[in-house]
Amino acid sequence: MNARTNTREKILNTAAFLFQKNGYHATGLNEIIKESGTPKGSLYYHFPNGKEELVAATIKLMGDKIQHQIKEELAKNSDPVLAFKEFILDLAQNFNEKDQENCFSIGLLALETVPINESLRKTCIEVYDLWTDAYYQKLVSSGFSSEKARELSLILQLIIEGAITISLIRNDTTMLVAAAEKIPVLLENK
Amino acid sequence: MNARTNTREKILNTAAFLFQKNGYHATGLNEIIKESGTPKGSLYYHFPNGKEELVAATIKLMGDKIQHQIKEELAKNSDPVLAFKEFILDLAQNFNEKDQENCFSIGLLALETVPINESLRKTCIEVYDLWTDAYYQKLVSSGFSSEKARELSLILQLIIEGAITISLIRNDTTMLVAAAEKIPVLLENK
DNA sequence: GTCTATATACGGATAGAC
DNA sequence: GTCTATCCGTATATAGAC
Repeated sequence: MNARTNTREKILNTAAFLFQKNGYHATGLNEIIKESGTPKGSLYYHFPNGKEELVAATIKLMGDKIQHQIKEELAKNSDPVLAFKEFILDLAQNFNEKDQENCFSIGLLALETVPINESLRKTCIEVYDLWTDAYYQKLVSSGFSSEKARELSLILQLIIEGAITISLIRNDTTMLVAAAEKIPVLLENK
Repeated sequence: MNARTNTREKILNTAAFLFQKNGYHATGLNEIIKESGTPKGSLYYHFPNGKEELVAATIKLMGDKIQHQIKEELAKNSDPVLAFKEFILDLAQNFNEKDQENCFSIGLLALETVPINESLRKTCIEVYDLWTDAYYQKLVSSGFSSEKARELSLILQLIIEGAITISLIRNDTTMLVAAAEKIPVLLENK
């Protein structure tokens, strides 16, 4: 790993953490360079188009990372009901550990970027599709029909998004737990 | 209606529109005074604590207004399944009419204010509780047990929040329609 | 109560030395 | 590739006339 990669990664990781925590507008480039210990010149060397290019890269990074974690978590149980239930309860558990790892939502970033940049909006949609696809594949491989799996993956997406959003606002995991307990009812017809 | 009320209301309505559309950080006070046609001095006369006081007032205003609309919409059908289904489909319809009235979410504002101000976070929670309570009352008056109604009102809250969030990001109403179609399954046991 | 002019700080971005 | 100094615009907030 050369110096180039190192600096770029450092900027990217710091940016991902700050953007997901405080949002796009509330996170200044000055904060990112201060926190990551990299000078502003390096940031503009690696991301010539500045803040928008940086946030697009972090959204993609978080999207891939989270998709990987989703697949990993869902693979732990062959039974889909159990798999999704445990997955959501796992989100709830992660929620209490306030470290860099609990970035399971790009909701704030996505809502902020919708009104300012069409290309960023598209990037966010691609990320959501990535996650929905992971749900879809788990459902299909568990015996759900393609049609049913498509419909349910959307429902799972919106329930998880809603539960995380409200959990963040309330700063408790009640909603995530409530969502987990509704999984059996939602998946009852294959 | 005296001049005082008039100016204050004008600022408040403009602020509510811009805040809900673009978010807290992306909305400048200069934009609000320009759009509303009121000078900056008046804004600081009516809201001495500036932007934070203004956004708190708009969140409360939107919260009350939306609660009123929720109750009105749910009252149209005595059958709870039909009532909630129609309510969500109505949200979907409103969604396409891009006017000041389609402010049915404070999600962006809430997520943005969580990391900056504890008191604003509390205000947002009160608003969500207001809405959840409207769902709860409809369920109870439809024959659901108090316990069941409490649980279901949370689920309805998170489904609606999730569906609106993703609809905003995708700029289509697929998720709202999908949510509406899941209402019968969710409410099947009283 | 209303309005304008201004203070002050910080934002993103750039130039150019090394 | 790395780093510093600096530009310029805009942000919130305030002072003080009317």
